[in-house]
Amino acid sequence: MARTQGSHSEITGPRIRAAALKLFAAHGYAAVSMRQIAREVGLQAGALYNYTPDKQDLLFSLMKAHMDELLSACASHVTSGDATTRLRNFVDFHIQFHMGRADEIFIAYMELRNLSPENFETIEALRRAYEDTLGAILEAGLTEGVFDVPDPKVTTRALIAMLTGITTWYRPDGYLSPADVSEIYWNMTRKAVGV
Amino acid sequence: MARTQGSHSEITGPRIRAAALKLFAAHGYAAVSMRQIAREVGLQAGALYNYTPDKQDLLFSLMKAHMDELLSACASHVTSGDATTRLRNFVDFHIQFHMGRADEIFIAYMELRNLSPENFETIEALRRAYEDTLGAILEAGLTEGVFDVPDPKVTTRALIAMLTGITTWYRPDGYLSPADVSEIYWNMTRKAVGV
DNA sequence: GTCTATATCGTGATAGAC
DNA sequence: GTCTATCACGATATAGAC
Repeated sequence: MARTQGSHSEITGPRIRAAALKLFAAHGYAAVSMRQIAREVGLQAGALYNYTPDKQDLLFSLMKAHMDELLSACASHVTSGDATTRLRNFVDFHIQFHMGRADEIFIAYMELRNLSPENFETIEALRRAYEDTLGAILEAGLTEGVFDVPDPKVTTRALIAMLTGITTWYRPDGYLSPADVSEIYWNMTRKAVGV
Repeated sequence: MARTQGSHSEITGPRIRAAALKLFAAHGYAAVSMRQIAREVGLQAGALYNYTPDKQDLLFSLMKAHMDELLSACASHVTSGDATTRLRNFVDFHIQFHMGRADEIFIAYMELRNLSPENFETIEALRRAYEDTLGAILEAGLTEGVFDVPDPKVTTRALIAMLTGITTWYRPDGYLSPADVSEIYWNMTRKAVGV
């Protein structure tokens, strides 16, 4: 029954990823060393390479996992209904998803330039796909004649920037509940698109 | 008439700052070496230390200069009038100012975590002062009874995030003129605050 | 004011013992 | 799977010649 000493592969991998996520978000990818990550997990630096081919891949796999989760969660929360309903669902989803993932969001937006060109293209395509989800809702609202939006592409980017901004100030112990925040941002969004 | 060989103090300082700005924005503070900056200017690394005590101070002075310029330019563009007029002026100013300074903005938002604690406090105070400029306009509009804004603090942050978002996509050679962009964002802002 | 040379240290990654 | 030891390199910053 005794395990081989130091053999913890099932939990060491996730712990390394969690440590990298936390440190990258706090200090930036370039400023964090493999030795720091190893120390956080309680390993020597060399042992990390049993779990990742290199530092770049560690960053990429964190961002890729985040984007995949974002897109699949969005698809299941923002499904059917008229444009106004789907817009409301998108806003609620975006805020709820981003509130609990400050580190992931920070990395997804700040570390794009530290990805290799191929990795950047992969992540950027996923980011565009997410943007297009909102873009399609705005286009649908225009077709239905219920939105007043002069430029759907610009509006999409403006709304996403506004909504994502919560990550820079929202704290769970503040005076606003998640529902309060959702309500405020939904009202701004609703009015901005002319509903 | 002949200058001492290699003596260019009046122009070398600004060139170093310009090179650092460009490189920090492109690759991030932590990822840029003093050697890279020196090479960009055509110097050896050691010569940089005639102009800055260290790398940290180079970053800080760039951010400080940017924030000082932002605040003084804002103060001179957004002066008097009713709340709606001042809001319009703020939006126009913010967009115009941010459009031409992609590198500065990028650094101001991305490199806060690479500042020493004291330097961070200085920059953060200036950022709050800028935020308060918009906050005061929203409060004034509430007092005048012309804005419909449930939470001025949250609305301030939401609007600034939305407006600052232009730096991530606007390109001068795109299909929109600066005036077009201002118009779109002003309309969204105006409607969002209920004017 | 800029250069060359250097001190000191930390980096990512690998090899081989256990 | 983790360790120790190490390689090859690049980092910031300084010293002293010119």
